[in-house]
Amino acid sequence: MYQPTVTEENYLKAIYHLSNTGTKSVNTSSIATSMETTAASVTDMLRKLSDKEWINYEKYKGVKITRKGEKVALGIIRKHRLWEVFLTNILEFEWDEVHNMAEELEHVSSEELIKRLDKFLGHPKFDPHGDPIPDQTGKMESHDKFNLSAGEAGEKYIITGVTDHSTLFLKHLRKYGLLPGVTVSIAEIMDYDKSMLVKVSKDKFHLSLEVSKNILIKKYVSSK
Amino acid sequence: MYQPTVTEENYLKAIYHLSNTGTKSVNTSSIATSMETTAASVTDMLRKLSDKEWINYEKYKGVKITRKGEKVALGIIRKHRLWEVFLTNILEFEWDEVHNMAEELEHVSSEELIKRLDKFLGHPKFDPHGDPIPDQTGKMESHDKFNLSAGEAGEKYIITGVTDHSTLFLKHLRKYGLLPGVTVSIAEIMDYDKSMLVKVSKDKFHLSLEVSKNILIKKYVSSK
DNA sequence: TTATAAGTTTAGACAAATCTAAAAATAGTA
DNA sequence: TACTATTTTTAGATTTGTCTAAACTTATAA
Ligand SMILES: [Mn+2]
Ligand SMILES: [Mn+2]
Ligand SMILES: [Mn+2]
Ligand SMILES: [Mn+2]
Repeated sequence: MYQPTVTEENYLKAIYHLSNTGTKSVNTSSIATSMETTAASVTDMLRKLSDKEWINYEKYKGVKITRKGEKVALGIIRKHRLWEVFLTNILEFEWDEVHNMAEELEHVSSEELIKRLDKFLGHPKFDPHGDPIPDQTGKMESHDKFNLSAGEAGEKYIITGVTDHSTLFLKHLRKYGLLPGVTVSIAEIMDYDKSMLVKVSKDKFHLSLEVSKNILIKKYVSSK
Repeated sequence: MYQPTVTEENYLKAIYHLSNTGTKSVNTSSIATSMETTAASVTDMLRKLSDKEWINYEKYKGVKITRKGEKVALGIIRKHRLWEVFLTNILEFEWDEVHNMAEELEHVSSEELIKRLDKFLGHPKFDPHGDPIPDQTGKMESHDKFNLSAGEAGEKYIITGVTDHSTLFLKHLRKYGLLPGVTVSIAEIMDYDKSMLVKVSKDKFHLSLEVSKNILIKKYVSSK
């Protein structure tokens, strides 16, 4: 119907993420924080997004994204994550370097371009941070992830992603080789501070709860 | 010094192209035509570009791009042409399909991205239309091109580019296989309308003056 | 249940980029 | 040279996205 502006695309993406992939309703101030702007600006924009039927908005009641809005948001997220795959896999950037470039590339509008990029990359299902890539219809894989901090001593896990996407955290994990796909065994969990001793290939080292809380894992299974 | 906006980048690129790669001075109305806007809007923008020292501007006297402005323009042109190479060589788009996508991609700001893209593509010297790609310092190759319409009967030439970049023209040439790098022999030039009979690999066909005027060539030499 | 705090919206303003209409400058030509 | 025609600039508005400060609504807790 309407062609969203870059700003509108960014608002819709933020609302979608804040609403826990479209489910919860979101309040003005959390959008303001995430967009690094003022509540007044957000209110202005919410009225516009509502006029275009991308969100349901009632004064003082918060917003819920509509199907239409969700479609826009998922399109942007698809582009963002595909470009991140391109930047890491093809141009050999590190996983902590790609986000800001993808923030620009995600607004390049051609659908045909993203279709061919997807094909060229081999139709990847996940981005470098382990986040699922929606297909053209908005569907994406969602394997049951949980936090490494909830893992048990003696068990073996595979890293599937992170909950903290900051450069600082990603760089920190890279130093330890803690990337999606890597196998981690928990050797010991300290009672005192819930820090853990883990084994990654041949290395053994300590992870604080602060770190383990932000790593997503799944159970290790030999096949697949 | 200043960070140009996307609009400022587009104005500088247009001024650079209109000034015949920085040499001639350019008037307001030609910029307006090329930017598909009004002379009034151009005047407004010229004042801004002048304030930022990207052009020398005096009321009613036309503009000349400065060294600084030329550097900005060449940076954008470099990005545009590298993305066009990416789109044709890697994503397998046709040469008549890539321009509009490159118009968006050229404004993605990361210098490191373009550096790595350049490397990934093998440091190409020309884009799909035969236009030279500036290096990081703004230097580019410029082989002595002339129009096919100035070629002689019985001579053999190599296509190096086009002067008309419209989709319609590029599509037309693609139908005949007339792309940069292709060898063309002029069999006969008609006195009446200056149309020419040409041989391209095994095919022989007629080209109107309208077409031959817009094809750039260089003399054929067996080596190199 | 009422006061206060927290969150949200409105009012009014601003910068960037654009437009139309009118005024001013320059160019072309008799 | 003097009169038009063309080009360019100015004046005044508009749209988008933003801001601060003030007003208003809702939540919290004494
Ligand atoms: Mn990202
Ligand atoms: Mn990511
Ligand atoms: Mn182009
Ligand atoms: Mn080109």
